[in-house]
Amino acid sequence: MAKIIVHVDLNAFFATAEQIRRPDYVGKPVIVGGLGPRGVVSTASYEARKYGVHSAMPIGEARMLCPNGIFLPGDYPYYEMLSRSFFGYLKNYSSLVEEASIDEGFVDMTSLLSKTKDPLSVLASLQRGLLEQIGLRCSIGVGPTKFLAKMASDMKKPMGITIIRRKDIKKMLYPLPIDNFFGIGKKTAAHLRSKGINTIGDFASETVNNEFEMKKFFGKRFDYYVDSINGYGDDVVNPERPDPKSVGHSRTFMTDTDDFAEIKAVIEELSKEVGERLSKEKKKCKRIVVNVKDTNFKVSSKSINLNEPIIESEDIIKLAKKLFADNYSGKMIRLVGVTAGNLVPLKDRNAQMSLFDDGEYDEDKTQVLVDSLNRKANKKVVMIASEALKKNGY
DNA sequence: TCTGGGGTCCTAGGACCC
DNA sequence: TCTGGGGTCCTAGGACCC
Repeated sequence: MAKIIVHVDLNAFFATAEQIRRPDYVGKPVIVGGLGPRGVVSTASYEARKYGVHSAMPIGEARMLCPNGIFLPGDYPYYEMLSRSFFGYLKNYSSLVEEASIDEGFVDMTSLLSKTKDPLSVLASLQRGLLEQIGLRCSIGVGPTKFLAKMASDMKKPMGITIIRRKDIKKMLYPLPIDNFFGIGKKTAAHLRSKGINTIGDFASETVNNEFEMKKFFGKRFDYYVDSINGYGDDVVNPERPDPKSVGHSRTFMTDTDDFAEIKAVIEELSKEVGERLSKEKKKCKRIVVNVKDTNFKVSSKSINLNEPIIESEDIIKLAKKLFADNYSGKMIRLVGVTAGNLVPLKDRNAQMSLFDDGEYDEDKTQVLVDSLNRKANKKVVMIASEALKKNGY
């Protein structure tokens, strides 16, 4: 039996979030993004889109197109709070809710919708309720797999409801341009177009008629594409929020720079933020990566794996600075970034076990245990404090 | 008008080991 | 004399998504 997977995609989420707390912004062109000289648009309200403003557009261009727009810097803690309400709301319809990103989720509604005579009206009331209770608009897509649900929610925006059954694939997806295929981006689309593959239908027949070549070119991705296009892809909605695999921060300089001292100061700041993120996530890292983007937007990276996991900002700073200094060409750069990878749980195995193992008293182990308990206690206080701040702030 | 910042996953070559 | 085959780890780069 095919599942009924629902993809719920918030429309212009950040812009709508701003309109929720500022009713005087409703109906106006709201543009959320980086406001500096090198910022880009993160989200534009539908009013702003009428002027041609869209995501990833340089903010300067957006100002030209929409001089009367309301330009806002973005408030991620607030968006995250609204996002939590959104996912909480979805859980009214199924316990199987997967957070695909801050503004979209998959819901396995097989059990509810297969018993309903009129699934469309259930979805319409989900959509209406979200708007009435939280103020958020969404597009809803339904299909037997996550891929089809995702493609469906993309077809009618804002406030659309679209269903793609397996038997609808040819009719509904084949005519779409290849660029609309979720998982095929700009580069691959350009490559495919250069071979005369312009639509999803062209692509589907190519996977059959030219299987060998396609397999060679796409490698592992080929199977994902074939499954997706035939309606047999991933249909497992995972309600567990996955552990992060890396945490990183990067910064674009106001103007390109080759000032070694300036760059090192920024690396220090970024490293500190990474260290703070690690302790918030209760992780240590066994890998540090330093990224550099040059004036031509070419990105390069230097990284090192560590035998012993680290978490202290001081350690991250030292390694990041060294990675940069050892490889810096002296040329102007646009961006620098620091990322911690190969994350492992903060819990110290030895410290955890030392209370219960062979019973011998070991001063070192005991100290490690005490330290780890102290750290935990501190963290709890910090967490309680930040919750209280949040409550007062909003 | 001049291109952000946060991530995930995959590939490929070389090192190293058995 | 002249050069295996498999497996895993490390590193760099790239595509993609929101």
